[in-house]
Amino acid sequence: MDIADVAQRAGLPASTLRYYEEKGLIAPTGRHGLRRQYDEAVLERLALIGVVRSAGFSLDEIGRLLGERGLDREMLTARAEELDRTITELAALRDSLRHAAACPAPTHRECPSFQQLLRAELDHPVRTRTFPRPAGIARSGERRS
Amino acid sequence: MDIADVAQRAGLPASTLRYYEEKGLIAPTGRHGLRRQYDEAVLERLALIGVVRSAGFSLDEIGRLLGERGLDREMLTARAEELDRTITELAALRDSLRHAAACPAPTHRECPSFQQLLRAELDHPVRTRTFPRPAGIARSGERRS
DNA sequence: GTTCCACTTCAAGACGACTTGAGGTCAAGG
DNA sequence: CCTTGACCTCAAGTCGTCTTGAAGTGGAAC
Repeated sequence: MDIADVAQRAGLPASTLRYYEEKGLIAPTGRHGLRRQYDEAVLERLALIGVVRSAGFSLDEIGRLLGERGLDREMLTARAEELDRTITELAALRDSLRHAAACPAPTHRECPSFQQLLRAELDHPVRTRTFPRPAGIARSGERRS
Repeated sequence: MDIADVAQRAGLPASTLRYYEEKGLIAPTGRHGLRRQYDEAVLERLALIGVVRSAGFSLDEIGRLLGERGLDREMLTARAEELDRTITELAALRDSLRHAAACPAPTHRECPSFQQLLRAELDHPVRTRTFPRPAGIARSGERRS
């Protein structure tokens, strides 16, 4: 397969595939002239990358995770535990947001449960984890007609 | 209070406070010469910002969220629902990671449940949400002796 | 054998949230 | 009055994940 085929089937722009190669995450089976050639296996690899990425691994970490000796199970376990903590935090946050949204007090200053949340934040700030948003997948350019 | 006092009490570097001001999220009560002066209220404001930030709002969104007319409850509700979806996804992911870590198959290719996960990713890639990691809070410079 | 155009490389740009550095200001203490 | 140094501003740099653009290459169709 040419890179455009992989791009289409994986739903990723070719530029991303080149970038992943540069980072050592994927590799073409060879070249046809200049052109990278791939077989089906790369699709599975990309799927795997997609999954662990959505679990919060950075590309560098994924490089280590998928190192020579197969999947690093320790990293997986560690990340699972991290996810557990994250999930707990997010659930609490979600409840607080709902409560704040429903609270009839005209300003958040008058809502006792929100007060408590703020006090907790004042005591030991979170700041250890951020959750950026989707960013809307601005896909464009470099497309096979 | 001088900015260094706020910084210390909020656990944020002064540069961040200036940046938040530039983004319209906080404001000093006035100036003493050049120096920004703050009262206690800014600490509560910063705590609020910290909370909603950890719930996934970007600084720009926080600007809108905390607009003139108080907290925007619609935004809060929408974000709570988003968090719900996120939590569900993360929980599934966590289970998959645990399973993959525990799976005795020598390579992930031979683990049926991981296979299924990959197939799902192949069919409809996630790619709609990423979860960057802590980044280690590289705090330094600009400190009161 | 010439043309076409999907591919190639490499450098630079984009975005969000800050940080860093150079050079300047000014209130307070000696 | 002079020095000190915490503060100030503004421009530029950083980090991760890509995207974009310019300029070049070469397989395949004609």
